[in-house]
Amino acid sequence: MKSYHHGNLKEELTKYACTICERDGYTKLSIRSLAKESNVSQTAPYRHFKTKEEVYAAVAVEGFNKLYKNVFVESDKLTLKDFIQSSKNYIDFGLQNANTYDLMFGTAVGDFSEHPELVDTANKTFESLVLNLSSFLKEKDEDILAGKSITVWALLHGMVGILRKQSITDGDVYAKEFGPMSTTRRISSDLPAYLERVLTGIIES
Amino acid sequence: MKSYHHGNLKEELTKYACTICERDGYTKLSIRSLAKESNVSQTAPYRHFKTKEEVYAAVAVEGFNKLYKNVFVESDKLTLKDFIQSSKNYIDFGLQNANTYDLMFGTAVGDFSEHPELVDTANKTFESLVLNLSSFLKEKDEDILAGKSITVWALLHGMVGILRKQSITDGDVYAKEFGPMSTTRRISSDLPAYLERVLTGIIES
DNA sequence: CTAAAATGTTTGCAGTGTCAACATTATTAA
DNA sequence: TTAATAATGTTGACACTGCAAACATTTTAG
Repeated sequence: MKSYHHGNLKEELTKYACTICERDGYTKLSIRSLAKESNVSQTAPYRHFKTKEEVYAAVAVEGFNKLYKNVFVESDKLTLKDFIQSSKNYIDFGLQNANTYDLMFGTAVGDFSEHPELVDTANKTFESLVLNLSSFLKEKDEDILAGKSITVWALLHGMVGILRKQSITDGDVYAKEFGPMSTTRRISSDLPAYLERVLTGIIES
Repeated sequence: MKSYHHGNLKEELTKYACTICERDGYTKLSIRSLAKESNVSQTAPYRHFKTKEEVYAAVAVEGFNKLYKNVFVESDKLTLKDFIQSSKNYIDFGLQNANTYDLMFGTAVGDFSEHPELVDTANKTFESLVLNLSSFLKEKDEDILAGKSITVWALLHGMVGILRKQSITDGDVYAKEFGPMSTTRRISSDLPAYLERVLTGIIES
């Protein structure tokens, strides 16, 4: 006794798309499998997403929202420890949601400006990073603040990439020269210490 | 009067794969279009690549080789200027070869260790970064050197991501607060100056 | 109450990755 | 040199894909 109209198909499609994209990688997502999962005809999703890229964009939006929640600290007096924790949360998110992170920062969604909601949530996420740094730093010059935020973000974003592809920095040479545990592995085994050292360096420059 | 055997099909397929991946993005690449371009049957590529992912890996290898050439400075006495230039070359590569860069650092090629040649070229690229820094720094402790190299690389890798998605940092808020030219845009308009400031900070920490 | 908009279905096209069976050529061992 | 084997290419097929057009049902607005 199911009705002709689903009710909240878009939400359900998005939810499942997020699951698949993260679990199997976004290249494995198919509109048809999405439809099947919601017990709906093959082309029903096209009433809610013009193209597959729009589905990707929707998944990226969810990703940014989740990242935002992981990163933003609701306080106007952050301690250094808070800031380091927030930074670590960023990296952890990138590592634990590798495929989604790819969707957010890779080329799968070509031009954000075609997806206004995506621009908004992405902006919000970056803003939270600036706010965190701002309340911690008490920096007055907003341009300097923005500059430092960008550098901090670059560092975090970059560390996600590097930690994800440890094999690149764990080549034979280094394994031999630096003993059984590579530098990268040592960094990731005590990320807070590394972040504190490097980030304070950036902040105080 | 064409012969049954092509001669150097693998090379030709790889070459064309690189072109397509960079021009249209790797999701647009199809084995069949590859075959057609080389005037060969649809499944001929499978004699040279077990799966499509192996094609991706081959493209990534070419990418790392190109990046290596752009980044490595053949000198054992690098000046700061050399180092900055090399760093800028890294970022330029990432921006001008966005789709290929995605293939190299995204999740399209899941596990590098299944593609030995990819591990090798990627290692070589990172090594060149360490060598650059080493000859510039005259740092003796190899672990410290490796740590700084990782931080430098993270910064460069991160800047590629940020500059590629300027819309994230160029939100309305910032455009208004900081005048007509966003901080990100100002950074990218004089990248060497920015890199010199930030990288020396990292190096001297 | 009726016209229009929103949402869902069916059908169909051109394209895809990959496999199995077979054909041709190049290479190697006897 | 010749015969066996490996390398490389082709054909055909299967199940799957994104997406468009035409049509059906339901909800909503005037």
